[in-house]
Amino acid sequence: MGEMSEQKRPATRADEIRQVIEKEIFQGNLRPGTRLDEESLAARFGLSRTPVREAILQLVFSGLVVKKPRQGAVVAPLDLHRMVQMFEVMSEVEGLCARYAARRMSPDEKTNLADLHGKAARMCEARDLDEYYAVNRAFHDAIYDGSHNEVLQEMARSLFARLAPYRRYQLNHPHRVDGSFAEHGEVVAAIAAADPDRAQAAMRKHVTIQADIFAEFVSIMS
Amino acid sequence: MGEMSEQKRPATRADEIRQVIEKEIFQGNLRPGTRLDEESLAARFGLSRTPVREAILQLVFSGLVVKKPRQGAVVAPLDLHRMVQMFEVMSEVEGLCARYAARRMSPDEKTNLADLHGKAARMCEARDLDEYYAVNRAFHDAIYDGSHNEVLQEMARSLFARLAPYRRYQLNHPHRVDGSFAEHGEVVAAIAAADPDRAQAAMRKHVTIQADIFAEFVSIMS
DNA sequence: AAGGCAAAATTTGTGTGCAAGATGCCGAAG
DNA sequence: CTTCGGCATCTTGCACACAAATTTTGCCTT
Repeated sequence: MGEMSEQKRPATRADEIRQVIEKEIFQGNLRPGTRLDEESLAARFGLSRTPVREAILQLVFSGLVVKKPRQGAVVAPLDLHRMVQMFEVMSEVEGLCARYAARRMSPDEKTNLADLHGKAARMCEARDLDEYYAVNRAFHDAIYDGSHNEVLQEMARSLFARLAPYRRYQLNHPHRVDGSFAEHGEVVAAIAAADPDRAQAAMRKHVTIQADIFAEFVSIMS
Repeated sequence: MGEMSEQKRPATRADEIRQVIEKEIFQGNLRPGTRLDEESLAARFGLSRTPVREAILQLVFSGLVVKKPRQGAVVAPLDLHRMVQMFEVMSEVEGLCARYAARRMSPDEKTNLADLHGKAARMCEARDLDEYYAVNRAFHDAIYDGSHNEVLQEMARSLFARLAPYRRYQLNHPHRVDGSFAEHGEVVAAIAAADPDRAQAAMRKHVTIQADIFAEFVSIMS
């Protein structure tokens, strides 16, 4: 239930490679714009180009990588215009998850969510950004699960993944964790009270704030 | 603008094959559950297994095909539970498209939408189901475009594509076209009036009705 | 006759080679 | 000095071949 890693079965080599590259993109080891050369990746993993190629294709369809027909693949570069749109959709999708969660979460799920929020409180107080980031992901995951709609969950997780490489930046804002934690509290309260409208509004606001901070960040960068 | 075909660049053979298989799934030539044998497909297209394989991988990630690790690929079988969830999400996503469209559509786009609705009126009156279906798709596409959010558009189109094989069934309901047309009218009016709330509600209702009819259909089938 | 085990056959996953397309460089012409 | 065109090189796209795995079939045992 509180599962946040989805490495279910590296049944095939291509899936293995995909998961590794995915992880490296999330962690920032592979920056947006980095070229993904099939041959060097094949050499690195001790495999042939074929599974590497399939892994890259999967990443292309997940949106993390872009690939021009005969020109190779690169980690999806930061496109400000598109980022704004993704955050806009993300706020709606997460809002919907929270709305459904407020209606459908079981008592156990609600307790679990409250526990996660409690753990986040300790991380927030200890100013442990890395751990807070991890708990934050678990928190959002719990709400995705709480929607009890797998299709919506997949959408949310896909968006979360595609935004992950950039979301990290905002944590540099020193007081952001406090704000984030407080907003989470609103959502938890609304879900506990089984109030869909309030849950949706609170979550939308939470993500919108993140989007604003991100926009501010990129405006400084450019 | 009113473009509904997205065969932009058959740059690579794999993309060609994917588009063909996609089309066949939509048209019902390839029923859910049908096995997709790499070798026979390769023979049919006069190519090797490699591009066929890549095409299938793409279809897997688009959700139209499922594939168990060493067990081959089949056209995604009808999963009632999942279908219900997809319709639920579809109603929200289309509702959001309509909401944004009401706020963001240009005068030209609004006229185009009205024209499409007018064309649908003639098809509806003539009881030309096939043509109505085509115009219906163009209508929804126009609203997706009107949202002016490419990420949201992609989501909507992906869902529309995955539901297409089943959506066709509901048109058998003789009087459904009249209802569908009337609901479209509500949406057009709300968008013309630039009323986001009303547009969203009308579109949500429209899709929800489709979902109900679909649910009714499958309950009869089983 | 029925059930289980084993071996063969079919099918997918991976490795390798070759050809086509694209990028970059270098030279020549304006 | 700049710009355009042709060539070289590199990378991807596709074909083909081999290996691994799963399913099916047939035989043997109970």
